[in-house]
Amino acid sequence: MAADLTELYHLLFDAFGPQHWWPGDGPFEVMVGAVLTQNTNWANVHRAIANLKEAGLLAPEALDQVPLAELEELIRPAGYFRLKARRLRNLLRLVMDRYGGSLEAMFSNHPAALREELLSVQGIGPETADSILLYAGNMPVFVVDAYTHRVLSRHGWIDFQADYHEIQDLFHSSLPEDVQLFNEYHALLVRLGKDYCRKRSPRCGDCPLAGLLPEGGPLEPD
DNA sequence: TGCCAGGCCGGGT
DNA sequence: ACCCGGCATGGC
Repeated sequence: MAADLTELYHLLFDAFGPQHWWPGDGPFEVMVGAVLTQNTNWANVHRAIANLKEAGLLAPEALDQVPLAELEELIRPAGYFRLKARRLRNLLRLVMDRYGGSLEAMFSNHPAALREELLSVQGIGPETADSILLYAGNMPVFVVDAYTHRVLSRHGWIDFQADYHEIQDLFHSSLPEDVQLFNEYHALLVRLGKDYCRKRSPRCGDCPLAGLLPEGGPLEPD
């Protein structure tokens, strides 16, 4: 690891400015969005959320009462809609049964304990759990995603084999425990990834991080 | 037009 | 312990 993650943050912020992720939609909408956006473009997720909002379903008690088939149709634009309908139901089971539908109660729990509970829900993995903790619960948990891995590994700052927790630990040990910083940092990495660090066709030429690339360009896995 | 998007699970080695 | 296919829609 040769890069300074604090310096990287300032580079990204100077290049892109604030990303305004999940500003004021409310924690429940953020939680729903975190599930719906799994491997899915946000524009599609936005349509699904608009459908739910129009139907008055963006509250735990309301969404919990919707028949599964109806829920599936409402979130269809987000893709994987049968899968995600079940995942939302699974998440609602935790919110309703353990916390009586109160997100305030839920986010009064300790981050590490709540994280374990979220991970025990079928369909909630590390990134979705951490997105909920950070963006809905305002807890200082860094969110790692495919872009984070791709950007860091192509620059030689981590191994290609580095797993989720290794990468998360790196951020946690290198940065102050600051919710706003974690919020903006993850969003900036996604922005960088979308614009310059795509899976197949990276555009390293115009990338704000071009000066940090290894000699010979971006690294690739064995 | 194929490729890609803010993953996760389950089954097979 | 990895590796891989399945899941689905919409934009460029």
